[in-house]
Amino acid sequence: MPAQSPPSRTDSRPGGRSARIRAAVHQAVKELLTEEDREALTIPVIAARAGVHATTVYRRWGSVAELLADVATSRFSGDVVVPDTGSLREDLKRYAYDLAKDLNDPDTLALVRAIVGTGGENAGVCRLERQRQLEAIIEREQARGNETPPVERAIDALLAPLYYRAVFTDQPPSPEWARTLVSHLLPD
Amino acid sequence: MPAQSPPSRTDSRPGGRSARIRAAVHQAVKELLTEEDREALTIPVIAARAGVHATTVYRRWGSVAELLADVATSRFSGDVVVPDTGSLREDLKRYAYDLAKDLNDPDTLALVRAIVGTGGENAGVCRLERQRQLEAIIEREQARGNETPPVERAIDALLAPLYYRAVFTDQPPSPEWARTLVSHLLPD
DNA sequence: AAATTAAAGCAGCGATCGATGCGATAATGG
DNA sequence: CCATTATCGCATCGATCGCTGCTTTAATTT
Repeated sequence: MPAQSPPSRTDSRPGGRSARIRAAVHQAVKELLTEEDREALTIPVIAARAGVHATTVYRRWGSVAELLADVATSRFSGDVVVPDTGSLREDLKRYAYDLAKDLNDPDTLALVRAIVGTGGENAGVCRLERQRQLEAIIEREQARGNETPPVERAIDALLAPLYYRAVFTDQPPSPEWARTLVSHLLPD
Repeated sequence: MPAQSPPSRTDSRPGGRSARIRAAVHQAVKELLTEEDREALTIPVIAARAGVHATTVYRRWGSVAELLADVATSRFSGDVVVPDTGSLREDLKRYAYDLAKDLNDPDTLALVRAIVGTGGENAGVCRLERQRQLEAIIEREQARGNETPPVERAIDALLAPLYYRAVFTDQPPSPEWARTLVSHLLPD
């Protein structure tokens, strides 16, 4: 089982010792992901970088994969601000723009790739929150009584190209380019 | 530097010793990728599975990342058959169908994820050949004097959703679904 | 404020990973 | 057919990874 995300109930307030260590370890992982190669991403190395003893990391997370999953969950579960301009087209453009900007951050990109590399379905956490955002935008438009493309099409037309470019090419998606994706999804 | 892909000039014919070892190691990697977790994918383990001594693997490939890149290159550089039915729509449907079928293979999927996990731009080899196929199909249609969507759009509309689903979700793209992507790309 | 409980530090242990020097073996060129 | 060269098998060596009792420190409870 993964780390108990709230470290028991003890010391879970921001600023507590456990929380401070957690933050330091997360930060260390993010740093190492962009610096060293993947081989060097090991528990002792992470612990040393975080100024924490390796034992602590082993006990709380157990493995690099679980630690990565935890980092990714924190990173991608930040209370995302869903744009709400009243216009579906404009909402989607801002959404695509923000997502592209996010995926252009080298730290984020490295994290996504590393998570994918751990194999399982862990990669889901990198996109689930974003997908929910997209669903929210579309469902809101539908609640206004307007026609919209199905969510699936929006995923294929927006989420997929953005993540595809970020992960598989060496030129991450520019925020400006991302906006053009919306034009292809929505009829003029 | 990475392994000298043609192992010198000695022994590079199919059936030679070097070629046999290379095949065995590649096979071992593919097997282990689907069985064990990523931590267990280490040179000694791979060598043991392949019935080869670890030294050989260290000398020829140097690291798991380079070995994975080599395996992926072989896997995705197989002489791919570009469909040529005379109809762009039908060509693209077959192309999408084949690609989806390919990405449904658990071995292939695991390999793609592992390659992405190695960080760099290695992930490119998983899609470059496929992208060239797609370009070929579209350029052939253009050579016939017909209008086509730009290659970029085709990538976003076909390649991206297929790879996105394969890598980030737990339900790989079905070949039948893949064909529907073409309908969204081409005007009816 | 003292007692209790939980988490982090610490030392040290097998296991094994990645690497190296040397001898054996198979594939080429004359 | 023999010599040369390159590649693989083998034994071995540090380095370090992942892990486990035990102690110490910090946080919660009464």
